Amino acid sequence: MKKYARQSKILELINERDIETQEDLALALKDLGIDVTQATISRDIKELRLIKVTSKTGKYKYGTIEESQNSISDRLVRIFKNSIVSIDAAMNIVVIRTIPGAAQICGSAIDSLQIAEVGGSIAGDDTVFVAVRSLDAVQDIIDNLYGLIN
Amino acid sequence: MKKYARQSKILELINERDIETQEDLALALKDLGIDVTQATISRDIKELRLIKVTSKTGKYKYGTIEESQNSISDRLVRIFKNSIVSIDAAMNIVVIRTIPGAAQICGSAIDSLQIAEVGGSIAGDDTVFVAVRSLDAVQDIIDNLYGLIN
DNA sequence: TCTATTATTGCATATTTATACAGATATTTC
DNA sequence: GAAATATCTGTATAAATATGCAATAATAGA
Repeated sequence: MKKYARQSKILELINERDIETQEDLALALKDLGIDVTQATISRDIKELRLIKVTSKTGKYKYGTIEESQNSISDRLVRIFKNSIVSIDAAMNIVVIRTIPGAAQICGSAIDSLQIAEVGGSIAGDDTVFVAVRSLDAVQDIIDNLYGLIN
Repeated sequence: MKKYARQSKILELINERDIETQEDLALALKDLGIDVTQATISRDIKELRLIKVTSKTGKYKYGTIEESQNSISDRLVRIFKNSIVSIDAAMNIVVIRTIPGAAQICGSAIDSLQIAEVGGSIAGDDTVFVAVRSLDAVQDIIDNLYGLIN
């Protein structure tokens, strides 16, 4: 039973270098004396729950969910960058205008930031209201959001 | 420019139901009045960094890295289940025997558990030594590991 | 040990996904 | 506004991945 030894090697390989395809992985394994087909690797990848992620170069590569963690905020930033039209305030409400249809996702992005001073948010189609706990914190939060964009 | 509204919808869709393929996603979007081809969705998925994960039913589905977080420990458990042969102790060292070649991965799995009483671990080919800070904690840790397996 | 059951894998291929290219839209610059 | 530049998308297809099936190997039970 050498399946698990192989899967262990697979994990090592994808950690130490960029593996773009299952075919590549098969070749790398062959170098280590492990000879299997792409089909088997497809099954291994399913079992190991490996995922295809974009590497720094924009290419796809295989990785684990763990190591992809840090790219989460990346995604939020991208969402903001791409959809926020303006950020403003009315008393303790931060008003964010987005391109049409993107308010919901911006809202949940803000929620996921878990900012202490944010009480909650509500999103329509192209507008998000963010309720801030104190007037003092409003400008900070706005600065923060702008910071993400730039 | 409705790309981001569409991407926002995509995120909603994959959160509320299991979407198995990009083709499926295209159909679901069409129901919402958004008409795009699989090619565009492939690009959206790359931009949103969505991943293909196995759903409860064993099928593939699209998801976000965030929501897949909880499946991490899952993977570790699977690794243990699949590769641990025995767990024993010698003084303050927990000795784990694994199937050949799997010790490295078991070692890093244990490291990733971040157990306070574990000082560190070292792995050969089929054996892992886990250094425990106190004799008192040894049995706890062993129980813990067995707990994972059963 | 022999047989039955289950797990693993390759082969062939269907299915799914990514992308080169070109045309269409939008954005910026002058 | 026109030209230049960049962004977005569909088409067609190449590339990559998943899987039904059959063969083989491992495991369990009598």
